[in-house]
Amino acid sequence: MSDKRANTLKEAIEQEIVTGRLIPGTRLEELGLADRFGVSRTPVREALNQLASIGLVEMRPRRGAIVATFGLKEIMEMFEVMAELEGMCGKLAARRMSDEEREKLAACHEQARPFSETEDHDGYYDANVCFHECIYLGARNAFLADQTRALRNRLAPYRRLQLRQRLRLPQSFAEHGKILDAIAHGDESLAKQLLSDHVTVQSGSFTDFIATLPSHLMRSTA
Amino acid sequence: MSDKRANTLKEAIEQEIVTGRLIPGTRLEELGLADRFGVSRTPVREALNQLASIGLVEMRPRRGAIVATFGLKEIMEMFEVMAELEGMCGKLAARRMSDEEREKLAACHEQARPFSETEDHDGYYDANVCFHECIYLGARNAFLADQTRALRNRLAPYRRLQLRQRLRLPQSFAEHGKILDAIAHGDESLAKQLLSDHVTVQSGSFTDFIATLPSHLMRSTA
DNA sequence: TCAAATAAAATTGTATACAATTTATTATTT
DNA sequence: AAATAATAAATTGTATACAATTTTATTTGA
Repeated sequence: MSDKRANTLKEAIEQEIVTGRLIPGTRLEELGLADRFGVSRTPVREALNQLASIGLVEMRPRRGAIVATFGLKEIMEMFEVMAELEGMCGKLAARRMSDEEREKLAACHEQARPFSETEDHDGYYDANVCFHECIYLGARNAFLADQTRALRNRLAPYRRLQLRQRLRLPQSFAEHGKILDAIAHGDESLAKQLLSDHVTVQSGSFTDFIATLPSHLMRSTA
Repeated sequence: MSDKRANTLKEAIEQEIVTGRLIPGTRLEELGLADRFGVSRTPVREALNQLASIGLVEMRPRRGAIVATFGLKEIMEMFEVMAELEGMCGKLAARRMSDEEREKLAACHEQARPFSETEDHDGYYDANVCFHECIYLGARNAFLADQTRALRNRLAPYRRLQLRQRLRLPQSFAEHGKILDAIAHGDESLAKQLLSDHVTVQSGSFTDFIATLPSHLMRSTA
């Protein structure tokens, strides 16, 4: 029996948020979750606290927890930081990756091709994660990887929408190709720029992306 | 009475860690803290959990919490990320700061001068915080500011040592002057570079800094 | 005397109980 | 009938109780 049901809970709830089964704004009632997972309120509260610290849920004093919602300004700020972090990963990866790691990255890229061509979103999602994880690994900075991943997860509920857009997959795949080249040639600044753009503008203008965000996922009050 | 004793506790303990009254590795016993603050274990556990998520304390399953300790590799990784974040703050500040904000920054800088000259470390510490907060504000990205501050606090137990070193104060002050100039002239890339160096190498080589770290503040097992 | 084994104490993880506060419902008034 | 006030229900925050595990102390053996 894995110790700490709180941790199990945390990961379960986190997964539901990241995958979109729990959308921003959803109320997270302690007793309800306790019942659903067959535990008492104590570990539930602990899990919610942890998720709050990561920024995935929002704890309102005496008013319960909800899946974190962000205002438009906040979302743009977070994307701005994520662009910098992903760019940094690219820069470091271009500088530090071993030959074997570069091959692994190229292999990941190739694995994504069929999913891109058939518009298999779920398949591409996994391959995409693999590609970026390769870069994190190659950057040789576990702390940076953790921070970047955390921010990715935090933005996941909003990023998922983009990936669903038509033509996004081939475009993403093409961008991956250029990133792969830059890293292969050890071009730090290009890798940084390409990765930064890749996660920010995400094929097309950032304004377009903003325009696609459904308002019910955001909060009106700043 | 401010609701949520857990939050009060969290901030109290956080302050003790950041200011160095609790050094890395110190055991944080739940019942002891509960007694000391006159509450039950429940809010203490909640506070510890929050601090763990920020990365200031480390929760070992069934073995209690300690003030977070990092290995050398981890510390270097964190500094590498902090340099990037502070650099980003500088870049954005150079681009976005208003004239009034630039004047405020210059004023902060001047306020630090006497503390620098008299080697008043405590006084300079506050002025230093003020200077950097000005930059965070000018970067117009509250999320970035939060992330950078959080990382600063996380590294505080290790950074404090540097500031204590002789000649560090005048050097830091001089660096602030150059940063101020770069921002005043709107030179984004220079501001970024200077701020990045300012927090990383911290006057002198990074290797020198590493060499000054007392081993008892770090953990041997990676 | 030192090491290993055993027993005792202390500490964490979880569940439950209760008080305080918020939310929902019902009753009342205009 | 709509808005407000009063009441009831539900939910959170904290304290306490208990079981499980770890740490410390003691005892036993070589």
